[in-house]
Amino acid sequence: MSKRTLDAFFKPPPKRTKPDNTSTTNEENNPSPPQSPDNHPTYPHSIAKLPTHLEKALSEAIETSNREGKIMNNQPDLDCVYFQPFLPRRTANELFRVLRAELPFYRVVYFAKRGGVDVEIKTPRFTTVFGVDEECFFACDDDDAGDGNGNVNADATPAAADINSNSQYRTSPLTLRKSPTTTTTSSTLPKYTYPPRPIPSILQSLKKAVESATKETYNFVLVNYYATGEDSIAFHSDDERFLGFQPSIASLSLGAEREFLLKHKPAPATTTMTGSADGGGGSGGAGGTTIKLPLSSGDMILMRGTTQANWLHSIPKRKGRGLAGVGGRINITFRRAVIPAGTDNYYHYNVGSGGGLGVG
DNA sequence: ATTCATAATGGTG
DNA sequence: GCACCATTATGAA
Repeated sequence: MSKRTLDAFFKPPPKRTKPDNTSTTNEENNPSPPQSPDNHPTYPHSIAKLPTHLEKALSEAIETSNREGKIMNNQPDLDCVYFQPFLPRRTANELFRVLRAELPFYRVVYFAKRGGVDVEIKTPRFTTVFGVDEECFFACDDDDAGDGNGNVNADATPAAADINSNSQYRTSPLTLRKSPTTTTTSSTLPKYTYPPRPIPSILQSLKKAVESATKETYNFVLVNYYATGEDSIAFHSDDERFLGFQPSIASLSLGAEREFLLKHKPAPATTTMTGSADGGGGSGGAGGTTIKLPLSSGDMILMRGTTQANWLHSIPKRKGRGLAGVGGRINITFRRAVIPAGTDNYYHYNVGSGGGLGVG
């Protein structure tokens, strides 16, 4: 519970409001004209826009990139699409460097008692998250205002309201609004424990590209940063209630190649071996095949349908050889949260109590 | 009850 | 020995 975020773990190149082209990502002849960065009261610092040459490379890539993807449904309950690649390697690598430098990552740290003593546990990855659940949107979001269909119109003017009577939301051009489509009668915003953060433009363009390729819409962007081979994530499913029924989740890899493991959930530990209705889990369990995907920079995998309900996935630790070890990898997941509980959960476990949030 | 991280174990190549 | 893998246990939320 005493999770906290530690900016101290994060030692990126300096972030600044002013454009700085002395840093890594300048391999083009024409320096991009500086654009004003994104600012928001919920951001700990400003977030630069995508350099125009990258933005261009990205949109070009979208035209010509692998939009088909390989459908993986040859195992029980598995329904994935593997875009290999989704972005060209060079674009993906450059994107990695930009995001690594610009996004406010956190390493969640908490204490657990072991042998009577508090032991500090550092979650083995950095995370950050942006977005709001379906019940709200940020007024200036490019396409979140509608639902991708632009069906916000003058007649369905959403009621403006302060979030939790917090004045910081009034001062921002990106004001949180209640979705017109929400069934709730109340005109007030949901009570969020953690202030939702609008998706910065640097990720908006990416989101659009992913939405177009996967034919889904998303309202959350979760970013994981695996700094070294020591960073990892244990087997789990993204099957939270607030993602709704059979959620589609797209996951884009940038940077170092890491293996992505998929295995069927083990059969429930029943004391009485009364078979389940379909027996479909039979090929799962300990004996089931573990699918191994070497995700490299620019690859994307879409998990949909029955996948989350029945499969686990993980990024295991990797030793890596050589002095450099395993390099850094960024994983961007796009998903859709349906209810405010999802918003609170994501900010709770991926940002925490707001260490360094630039409030006021 | 389930989930997630860590550590220990024993096996494989 | 090393890297990796599967399994088990522990602790906590």
